Amino acid sequence: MPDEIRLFKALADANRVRILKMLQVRPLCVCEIREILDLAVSTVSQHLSILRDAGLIYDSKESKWVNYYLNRENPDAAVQALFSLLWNPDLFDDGIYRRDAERVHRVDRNQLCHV
Amino acid sequence: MPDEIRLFKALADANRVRILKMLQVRPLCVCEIREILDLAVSTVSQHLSILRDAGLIYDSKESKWVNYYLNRENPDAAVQALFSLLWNPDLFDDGIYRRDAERVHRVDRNQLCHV
DNA sequence: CCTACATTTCGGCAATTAACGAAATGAAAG
DNA sequence: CTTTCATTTCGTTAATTGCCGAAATGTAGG
Repeated sequence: MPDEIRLFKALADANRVRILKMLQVRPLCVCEIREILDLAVSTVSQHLSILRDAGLIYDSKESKWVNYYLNRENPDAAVQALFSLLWNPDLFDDGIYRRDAERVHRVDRNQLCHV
Repeated sequence: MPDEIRLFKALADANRVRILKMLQVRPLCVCEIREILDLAVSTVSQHLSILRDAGLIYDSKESKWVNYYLNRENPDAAVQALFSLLWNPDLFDDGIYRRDAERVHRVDRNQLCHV
């Protein structure tokens, strides 16, 4: 599959776009994302691997947790173009993204996890 | 479904992106697109309705044929952003799009249709 | 009117996808 | 070395999607 199509497929899901917008606020671990999206942890992990394969995010282990980061330094032109589209203030102006961003500020992995 | 997600879904298919790149060359009728993509005419019609619902193209009848046009004047910010992404010369640099563009120049609806 | 014919709609089939819970993984801490 | 626990992988299910051929649609020309 062409890279550009893989990228569009990665963004063609509302939960995955929400994840990217949340990671714009700060890096998050799986259980923090799970809490905000209210999905099964295995489902979130699957979404994250699709975003990783598309080159949009990367992960890095930190003690118990796996932190996920936006791959802002990815030199791929298509990834850069889609990032600037995602951060365009005229787009993705839905209340859901603002609500998610607020919750990102509040969530605390030490209280969430060990479910 | 949010408009932006609908747009990403519309672009998350290789044949639909090929259609948009072909329409960049000139307006086309369904049977011309069918010839180049080598799909059933009903399948092409379905792809076109998805692109139309996303606001990326529009159609207009001309005698026997229905011509499809890029909706270049669509004021929607997301549509405009995706168009400039599609026309970015660093992206969609695959040979398939060049080959399609050449075929668009050659196809003649008067010879193709009446199948 | 009636016919011709490009296109759309419909019904069905195979493949893909998003979701879940359960089991496996693997690393840190005791 | 064993336990703990966040995460990933696996197996399954329901819903969606891409594709086709056949039937319906609708319009232009006779």
